[in-house]
Amino acid sequence: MRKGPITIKDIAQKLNISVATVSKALRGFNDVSADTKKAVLDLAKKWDYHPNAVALSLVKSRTNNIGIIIPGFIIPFYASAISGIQEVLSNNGYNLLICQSNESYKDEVTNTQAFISSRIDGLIISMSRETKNFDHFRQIEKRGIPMVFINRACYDIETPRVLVDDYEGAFNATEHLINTGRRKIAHIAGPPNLSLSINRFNGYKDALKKHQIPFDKRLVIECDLTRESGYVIMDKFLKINPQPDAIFTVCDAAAYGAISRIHESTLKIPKDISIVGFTNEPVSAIIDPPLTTISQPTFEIGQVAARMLIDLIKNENPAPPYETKVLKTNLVIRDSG
Amino acid sequence: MRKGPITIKDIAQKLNISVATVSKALRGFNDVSADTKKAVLDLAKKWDYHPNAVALSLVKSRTNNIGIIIPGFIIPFYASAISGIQEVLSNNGYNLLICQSNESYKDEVTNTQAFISSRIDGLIISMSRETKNFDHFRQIEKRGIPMVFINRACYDIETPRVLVDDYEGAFNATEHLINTGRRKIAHIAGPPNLSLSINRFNGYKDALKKHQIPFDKRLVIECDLTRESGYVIMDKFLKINPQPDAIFTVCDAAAYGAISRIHESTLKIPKDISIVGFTNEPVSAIIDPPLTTISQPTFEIGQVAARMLIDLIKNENPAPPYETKVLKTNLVIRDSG
DNA sequence: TTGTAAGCGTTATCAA
DNA sequence: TTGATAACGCTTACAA
Repeated sequence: MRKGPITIKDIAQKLNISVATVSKALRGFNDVSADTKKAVLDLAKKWDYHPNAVALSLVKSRTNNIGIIIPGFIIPFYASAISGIQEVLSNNGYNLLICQSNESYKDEVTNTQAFISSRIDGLIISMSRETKNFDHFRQIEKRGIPMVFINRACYDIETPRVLVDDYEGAFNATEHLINTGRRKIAHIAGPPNLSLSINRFNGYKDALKKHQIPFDKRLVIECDLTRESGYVIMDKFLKINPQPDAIFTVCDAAAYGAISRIHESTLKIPKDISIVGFTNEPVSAIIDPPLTTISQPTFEIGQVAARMLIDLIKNENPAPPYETKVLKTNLVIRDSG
Repeated sequence: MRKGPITIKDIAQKLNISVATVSKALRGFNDVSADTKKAVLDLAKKWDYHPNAVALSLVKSRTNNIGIIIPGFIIPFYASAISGIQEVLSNNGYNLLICQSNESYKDEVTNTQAFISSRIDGLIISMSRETKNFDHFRQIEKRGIPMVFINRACYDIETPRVLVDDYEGAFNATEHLINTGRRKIAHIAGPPNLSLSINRFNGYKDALKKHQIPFDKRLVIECDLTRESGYVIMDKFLKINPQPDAIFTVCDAAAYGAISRIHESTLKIPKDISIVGFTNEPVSAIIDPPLTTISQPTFEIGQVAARMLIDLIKNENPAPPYETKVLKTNLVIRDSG
């Protein structure tokens, strides 16, 4: 009885030929006789031979594995982005080693180290919301492992990025609220170490400025991107006098939380208070009330990042400066504002 | 200049010792002098040495990679289950090779083949909704690769499974509708090749029987588990005369679609028609109206499956019969019925 | 305590 | 057209 999977050695032995010949036959080289080739192929099929990718990786110094680190699988943005990534990478013969950081810097570092040992051919990553130290990214960089950031990028290192126009999206969202007559517009902001938080905050501020609405810092509170924090912050906003008449949130999840809190108050959406989110998660259309939000091309972000990564891998010696792709957002008007 | 990553050979050369000694020093063996060990460790750290997991895999015939195949990342059930899987597997030193089948049998087979070549140590899988041929699972089985099914299991092969009590959940859901006075209860069923569809359908039927409500086959239509199909089927139900006064759906997504269709009619939920889903996705609480549904311990399902898989891997020669773990569901009553 | 060498499954170079 | 053989980076008897 055999111990492990069939190897070319097994086939060579059975056929009384050398492993070199088997290897060539299997890969369809033309310097092997038709008879030999047929014999090898038939036996390989009969024995359900599958080449050992591990051995191949060792020889080629290339694993065809791509590492992905995202904050969390349950965040719809990333579920969709990964789908886009896989579509492109699978079609190009890559496997995906995926892990989530759970928004933990420590986990992110651990994952990075594991990927380095795994000898991934490339990395697509979106930082955890608490990442402020970037040494682990520099490790990747020094090793020459191609790396693409999506959505939450690191600006301390020179690297390709795929983002959306956060500033413009936030500007449009805020201006939409202004155009519908709102004047006391609050902002549930994101963690300040993420550039998307800053950009969305700036878009919000500049829209106010353009329409000569004074900026009131009491109307901006940072959340941690969760529904729960949206709820808690909305509670604080309701205690301000006079209350805001509109909320722009850094993400849909925070908007859901804020809406829950408003439902518990006497205020009606959008009669008394409007709310606009960011991302356009699949469910934002069916919540109560359907959420006005900024849609992001999540699937496309994944596709674009994957294609950039493949280019980087194929192109030997990819050198900075790298490209930052900025995709467009789109205001989706529903009932909430 | 170096070409690839640092190897033990590089360290051995620099220190004028053998690779065997370096290897032992690195792994903290006690048959190496303190001085040598320190020198090796220091240099390894200085050079940011990371062992080549590929080479290790080849030697050990073990990759520490686990394959996961799920129907889709965007299905909240799987996002949560994967989180549970990763929690357990990461803590045990495994990496996750994840791919989605996109509900395609063909993709599922392709993924399986890729995993076989990758020499994964184990597989956790949930079948695509169109899988009716199980030869690819038999391939895995024959190779002795430990495999655990979650949620959508294959009953044609002897294998461990982690499921929820679909029958009981469906029974409780239906009985709840009966207890609230409903009598004309329709069922949006799942694809019949998935055992969960059959079990949930049987739970529905038996609840009717228990309460002497005649089964009407016009009130059962199969969906493909998407929101869209829920919408289309609800449309058909509305054309039946008299209309059903309640709907039990095989999954939350189908319920969302049905609700959208009802919103477009003159019927009010739950006054005119009740609806109960299955899974308790995170958003089911915040849609309009909040959905009564059967909650599944999705994260726990992942954890349990991962632990079973590890047991299988550790335990040489795991032999059938394998365990099928059935977790409990829970009726979550909200406003929809 | 250290080193030599075989082996893991494959590819690739060079001879035969 | 085929076959030895070194190499990929590491572990592990076994020898020194």
